Amino acid sequence: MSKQPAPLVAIDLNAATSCCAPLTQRRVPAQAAAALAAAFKALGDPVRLQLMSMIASAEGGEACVCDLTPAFDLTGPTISHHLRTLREAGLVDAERRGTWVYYRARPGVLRQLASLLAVEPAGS
Amino acid sequence: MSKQPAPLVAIDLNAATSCCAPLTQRRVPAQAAAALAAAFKALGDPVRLQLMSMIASAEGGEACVCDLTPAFDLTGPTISHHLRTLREAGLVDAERRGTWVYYRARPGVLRQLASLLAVEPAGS
DNA sequence: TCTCTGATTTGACAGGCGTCGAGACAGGCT
DNA sequence: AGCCTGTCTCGACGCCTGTCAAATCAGAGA
Repeated sequence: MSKQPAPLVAIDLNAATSCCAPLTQRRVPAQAAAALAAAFKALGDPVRLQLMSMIASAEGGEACVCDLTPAFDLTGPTISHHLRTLREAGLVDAERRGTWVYYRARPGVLRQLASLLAVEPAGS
Repeated sequence: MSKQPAPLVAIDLNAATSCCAPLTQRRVPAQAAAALAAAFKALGDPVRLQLMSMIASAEGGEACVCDLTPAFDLTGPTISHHLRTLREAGLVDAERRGTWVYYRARPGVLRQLASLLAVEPAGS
């Protein structure tokens, strides 16, 4: 990237501050819904979901693009495009070290999404 | 619906049986990723996320379309389309009672998605 | 039976998205 | 400098998707 290693588009997940209330307990406000839906949308593709999983479960918590790309029957630009989508959704961070670029998961957002989907085991 | 009250398309979430392993722990297999991504995709729209939340948090665990529709600046057919998407993703169930149709959340799928996104609080 | 209301389906349109090839950029090596 | 490898950007191509208006279906009631 020619600008910064930070997320290109700052998804306003702060607008979703009250997000941690589970779906099943309180109606999600429109503004929070927009931010949260963007994150779910990023996960709503099989390739991106696998990429996210490979990055998050990688040793050291980070994965090199050079390891990610050969795991799919897709071209480099396509993988790069999906990684950018994940980055713009705030789900991962990218860092260039020498020749290679490493991606790392952002656990905070994952936690927000998980708690949003939380279902209390029993009734009410 | 003119067929059954059951989900129109049987999303193979059983292929995601091993899904409950968090993203951060094990790489999601391609087959499971396809099923799970379909569910995330359904949540990846602000309107559907709000619908899902309104249904899941409704009193009695169900919501009438007649209560859902006026909450948005959208036409009836559009809301109906989004509800169908949620239904086909296995996230909600629909039941007609007299004139009105009621939607109800399926907690099982929500739980699967939540556990997939779970992040262990500390390191390993 | 006829009509009315609620909900869905159908058909159509614009915009978004996944994919690729070609080209550009970044860094390391000789 | 020049080249090579890894990664990203750009432009283009279909397909998918969100939206609406119009038509249709499902029940309830007169």
